Order: sequence, then structure tokens, then C-alpha cells
Amino acid sequence: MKIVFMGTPDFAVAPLQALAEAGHEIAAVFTQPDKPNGRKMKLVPSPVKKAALERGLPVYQPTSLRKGEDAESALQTLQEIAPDCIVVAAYGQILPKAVLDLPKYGCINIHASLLPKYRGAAPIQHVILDGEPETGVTIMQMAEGLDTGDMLLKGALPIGENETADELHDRLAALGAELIVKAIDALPQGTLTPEKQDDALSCYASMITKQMSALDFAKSALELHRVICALTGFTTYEGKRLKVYRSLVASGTTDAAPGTIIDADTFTVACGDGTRLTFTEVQLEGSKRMQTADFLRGKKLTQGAVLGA
RNA sequence: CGCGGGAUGGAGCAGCUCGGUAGCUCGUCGGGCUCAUAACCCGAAGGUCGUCGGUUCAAAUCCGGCUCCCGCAA
Repeated sequence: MKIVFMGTPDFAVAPLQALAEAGHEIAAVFTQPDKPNGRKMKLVPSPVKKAALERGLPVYQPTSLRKGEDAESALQTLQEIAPDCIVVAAYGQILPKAVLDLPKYGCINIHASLLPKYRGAAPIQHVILDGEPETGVTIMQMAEGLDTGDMLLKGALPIGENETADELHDRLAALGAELIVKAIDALPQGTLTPEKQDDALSCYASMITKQMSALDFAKSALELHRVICALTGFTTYEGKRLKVYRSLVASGTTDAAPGTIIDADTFTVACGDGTRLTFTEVQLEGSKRMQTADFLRGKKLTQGAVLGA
């Protein structure tokens, strides 16, 4: 099958490679323009662009598909290629109707949630924040609304109690790769049965903001743990930025004020309602990310110090 | 030229202000103790102090260039 692939971040890389390895013709790869990134504002290609170039696939990076010169030439390019199907995975742009209607089999999207729940930009983080027991990947026929098209295939995964968004992301990407190949293979045979989404059950996963990952120790240990798993939490210790990558909800209770380090040997902190949270992987400003055990070997915590103060 | 922190045996750090013996907490290896242990005791191996150059009798330490890592900001 002749496919045009549209995607940008890491999540889209596994599906792209799976399709290529399944023997499909990837006639073009569309991805977001290189963006200035990092401390030096260096121009950095998207993960999908890197993967595409490694495979020698032609890459297109229009600034927009909806308006302007880029959109016109992109549409023209697509018309010339005349793909059987366009596969979209976290591309980061809204496709106009002209594009949606162009391929014979339409546009197929890989979405990292069990639709109709968690439509939108950041489903992986939000399922963890909400403490969902499971999530998954939905392959859907794209329509004009945001993640509203008919569902073609679904796969579910249980979410681990201490699973981070990174880990979940990788498992979902692998699942998405598997499902999209299955879906593409089934398309010409018409064996997939489109299922309408029940809008009444839908909800949206909003974009992530910096504010959301700030650790507010007035919240319970479980809530904070979810923030850490989903987004990586941050606070301050002795005036320095401290990121928290992993934690464990500790049993027992404490009378200490929220944010107090109540056990300097394990990095356990008092949270809301007397709950306690142990940080297991942290990173202090200027230093590397490391396990708490390593961190404590070189840095003696002040018992009773208050984080975020 | 956006602001700032950092690079020291396998890991994490101290030492640098006031140049002159390589330190700490672990890990590893060997031995001991113990019913036993990730506990305790004794011993050992392991480092061109990121890199290039400069100053000096002497540089981890002072000066300059470069590389890489990290926090903020985007």
C-alpha cells in the first residue's frame, strides 16, 4: 500500500518503522518544521524526521496544511503522490478537509487512548494523573473534529502502579505500531468495522503546562505520586530546583508540616493529610538525574528542612 | 553572544577562595566474625583530577581556548 506518514514526536517513530518494515511504500513523511531547542536554541529535527532520513524517505515540513504557500504546495505534493492512505500519529497539525478526503482509504490516526476517552493532546499523562487502571491505543478513521472519527481497532494496556509516562509512552507506541500495521493490512479487505464514538462518554486531555508539574505538598501523597509519574514533579531544596522523576507512596502517617523532609536517609517527605511520599529518583539543578541512593551518598539532606520553601 | 551550575578511581561527592602528600560515603576483590545477612571488623586493588595550551621551581587548585552534561528561559 502506498502511504504518506505524518508524525512528529517519538511516539510516531515506532509506527513509522513498523509500516516501513511491513513492506509498505512510504511515499513521503510529513513532520513539523525543525524548531529551536535547548540552551543554545539550536535547530533540532523532530524524531520522526531523523528516523525518516535514516531510512532515506523524503521528508516534507510545511509550516501549515491549512493556509499559506506551504499549505498549497503541500496539497499539490500530496495530489502528485496520490497515496492510498495517510497515516497520522501525533503530527501536531490539523488536517483540512481537502487532505482528509484525498486518499482512497482516507486518513487513519493512531491515538494513545481508549477513545472516546482522553481525546486531545496529552492522553498518556492524563490517564496517569487521573489514576486510570488501564489505557490503550485506538486506530481511527479521521474526521474533521478533534479525535472524533470512527474507531477501527483498539488495544488496551493495564497501567502499572508506579509506571511513568515515559514507560507507558513506549509501551503504547509499540502497541500503536502493531495495531496500525494490522489496520493497514485489513483496509483493502474491508474487514474492519468502523464504530462510532459515543460523544457522551468522551473527555479531553488538555495540554500540559509547567504549572501542573509543580509539587504542592498540601496534596496527598497519592496525588503527588501521580503528578511525578505523569509529568515529573519539581520543587526546590535549599533554593535549588529539584526534579522528582520517581517516587513511592510510603505507608504510615506523620504530623510534620507538608513539604518537610521527615526521613533524610530515604528522602521521605510529609504531604497533605499526614501522608508520606518517598522520592526514589531525583535531579538537583546542575547535577545529573540519579537514584536517591546515589544522590544521598554525596549529598546529606537536612532532616526537617522544608521543600518548596 | 539569553542567565547560571558542573566534569576528581566503577557510582555519588569533598578538596580549588589562601598552588606543594589524592580525601569522604559506597561499590568491587581478599580475609575475619556470625545460625545468618544488604550488618559488623581487618586488608587490598583501582584515578593522565574532561581536553588543549599558558603562568610557575611546583597546577585538581591560577589564566585562556575547546568538548560534553545539567537547571532556568524559549
